[in-house]
Amino acid sequence: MQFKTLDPLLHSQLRLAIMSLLISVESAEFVYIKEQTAATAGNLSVQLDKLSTAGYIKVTKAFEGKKPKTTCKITAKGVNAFETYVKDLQQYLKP
Amino acid sequence: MQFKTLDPLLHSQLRLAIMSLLISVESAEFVYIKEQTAATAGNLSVQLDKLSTAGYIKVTKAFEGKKPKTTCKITAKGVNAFETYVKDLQQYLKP
DNA sequence: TAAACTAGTTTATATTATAAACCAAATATA
DNA sequence: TATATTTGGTTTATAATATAAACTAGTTTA
Repeated sequence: MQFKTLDPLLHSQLRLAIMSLLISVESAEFVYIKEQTAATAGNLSVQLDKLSTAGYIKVTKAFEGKKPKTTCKITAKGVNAFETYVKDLQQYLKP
Repeated sequence: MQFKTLDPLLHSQLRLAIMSLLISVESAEFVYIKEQTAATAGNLSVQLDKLSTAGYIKVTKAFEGKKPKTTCKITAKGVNAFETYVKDLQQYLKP
């Protein structure tokens, strides 16, 4: 087969957008990611969980004053997975 | 939102592989696509139908001697959709 | 003539994505 | 000061999707 299997965790529009955001910043908050991706809170929550479970991102829950604040940060594993995904995908894009 | 919606018809590994193949050849037969993509016949049949219904490819059924022969060819609409998809996707890949 | 192969299609199932419904606390409003 | 609304999420139900298994129809081979 000439086509490599694409990491199914990354081959999802919302999760890819999340990773795309996180790869270029130190960290990002739930609310910011929600705004940037235009995702619903529920959907975002689920997808962050999946990325977190896979070890692609680290999610930290804290309080800012009295408000909860969820911060996300890409991990080394996540950076790696993202780069591999992009490389694998190139095969499909320029035949 | 900074992220464009990716054409869901193309944001699927198998269908993207099919389109990637078809964009660089005049036409291709069912069996050849099946080999190149390592898809099962059933899955391939379903995905070709979807691409065909969307007008992204044209599927022609004929006989070669006594054997059925299904030939697929990308359409102008398909080429366009593929190019748009690739362009939209770039946004996610190089942040 | 029966078994196995070719070239598919149809259908059932598993997976995934997504939004709707929900929750707890804080803040605004009447 | 009740009560409504907003904020920042999570949980759960449902819709959509991908995929393989089962099937069909005809052909070749043993």
